[in-house]
Amino acid sequence: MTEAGRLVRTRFCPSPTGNLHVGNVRTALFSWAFARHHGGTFVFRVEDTDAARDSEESYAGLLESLRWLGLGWDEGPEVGGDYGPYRQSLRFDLYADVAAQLHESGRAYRCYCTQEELEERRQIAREQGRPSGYDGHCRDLTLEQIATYEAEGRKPVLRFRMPGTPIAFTDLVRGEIVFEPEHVADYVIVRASGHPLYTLTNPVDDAMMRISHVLRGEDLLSSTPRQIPMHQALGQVGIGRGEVPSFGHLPFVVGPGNRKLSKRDPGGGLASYRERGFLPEGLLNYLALLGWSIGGDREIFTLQEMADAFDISRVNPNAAQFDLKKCEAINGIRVRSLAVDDLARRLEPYLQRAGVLPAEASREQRELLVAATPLVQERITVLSEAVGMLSFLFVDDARFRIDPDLRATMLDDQGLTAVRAALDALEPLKSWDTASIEAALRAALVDGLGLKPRNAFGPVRVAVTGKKVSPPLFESMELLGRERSIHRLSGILG
RNA sequence: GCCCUCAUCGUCUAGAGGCCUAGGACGCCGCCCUUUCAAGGCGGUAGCACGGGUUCGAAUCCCGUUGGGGGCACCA
Repeated sequence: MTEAGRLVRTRFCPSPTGNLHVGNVRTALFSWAFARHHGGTFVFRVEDTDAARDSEESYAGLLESLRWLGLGWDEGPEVGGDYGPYRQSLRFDLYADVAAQLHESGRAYRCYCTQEELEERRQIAREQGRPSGYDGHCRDLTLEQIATYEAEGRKPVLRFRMPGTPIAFTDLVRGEIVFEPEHVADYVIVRASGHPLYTLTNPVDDAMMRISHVLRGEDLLSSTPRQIPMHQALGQVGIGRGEVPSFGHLPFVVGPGNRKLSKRDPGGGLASYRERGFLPEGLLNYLALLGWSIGGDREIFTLQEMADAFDISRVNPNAAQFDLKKCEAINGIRVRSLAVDDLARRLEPYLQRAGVLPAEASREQRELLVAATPLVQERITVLSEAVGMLSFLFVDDARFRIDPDLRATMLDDQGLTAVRAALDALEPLKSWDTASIEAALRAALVDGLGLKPRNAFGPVRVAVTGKKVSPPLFESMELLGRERSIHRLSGILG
């Protein structure tokens, strides 16, 4: 399928520095949705050219994160494809070749300026109100000048030669954008060490991988006028098809007060959302709302529905503030819409991590969890909240404890009276089910003792669940079972 | 400093010149339901940054101002 007459190929190309930023996740989502909408290909490429920052663990973590999110890629690591390898660290020879071709054809040149010289001239330019980019000092060095620099032992970088004409392009989300040549200077593509930079590797791979549409963060908007001539130059030396991709710059996802949301911030990285138990589809559903709208007054939709409706030209160009409360609300709605056994399955690892369930849950424990899941389903907004609500069901009776403060306030004389009456009413009960338990307790405590329901059931709740706030009491007692419930009640009375 | 960019309730958004007395959602407040907490239902709070144009008519188009963000690296 095509968009504007071309095969759609988008990519997501993070560097594997640990924890994925939520803004990056949103970028991945939009790139994925755009590709899916047009029946195109979603390429996943890892930009791990910075050995100092990249590690094998973060690479593995990155793949795992994307898998968890459910954003499937058509080409990339572990999947393969016609334009691999999809890790830049495996492509250094390629970049060296391309750099050599660019140099030999005069589209890039050696620059011998030292960083100190550059810095000094930058300062002066700034003070004079001139653009502070590279001044073109080494653009047209004579052989003699080169020889002199070499004799001085200077090691050159390779710099791309900008064409000197205005660069105009139509941004997919922002429309027409023009940069005048004096504001887009020649830039370094290979370090003096021979190490290729992002400025080279990114467009080279986009060209070689036939990327048609580049969707990325707005921080890269001002690097676009550098990359367009690069793509043209690459085409001229036979790299890729010589077609310049279309660019779309997505607005930032910012934190409270419009401050930049760093991936080290509590709410900035994907990991914290996983730990708290956001559903991938809940997080993604929320992120989709940041800068895009499916139309009507709809806010809840599946990934597939998003892909079907996605239109890049309808993306809002202004930055969006991440609102945790709303993210939680959306997640809560998604949690409630899950099938019970699906939710139970997703809850299990959280209960295990908290030590509420053993690493290998027994069949009985699993069944109990499935039975208890409806009780928490409409009470939790993230999965980890179920831990505190359900622990009373799974904890060994020998290890069941009630917080002393809670005990003191809720199980005073009046509370103990209610517990005693509850015990007396429940012991002779024939059938142990929610309705019978409720009927017996109401008769004994509300009608019998004349207590307000709130005062009647509170102490019983604390005695049985160890908590002031719990899933519904009668249902909880049914699940706990007669023996364990009675045991806890009588345990309180000493 | 120079360049680019953005601007609707506290927040995310709908809005494509008349459908706008600006709609929805989250949050917040109140009420209902109620065994706690939720969920659910009902109601309320709150916004087109400012100034000029264009037009019969502007949240919407144009210019400017102000404010925010990004870039100007041998990071990505």
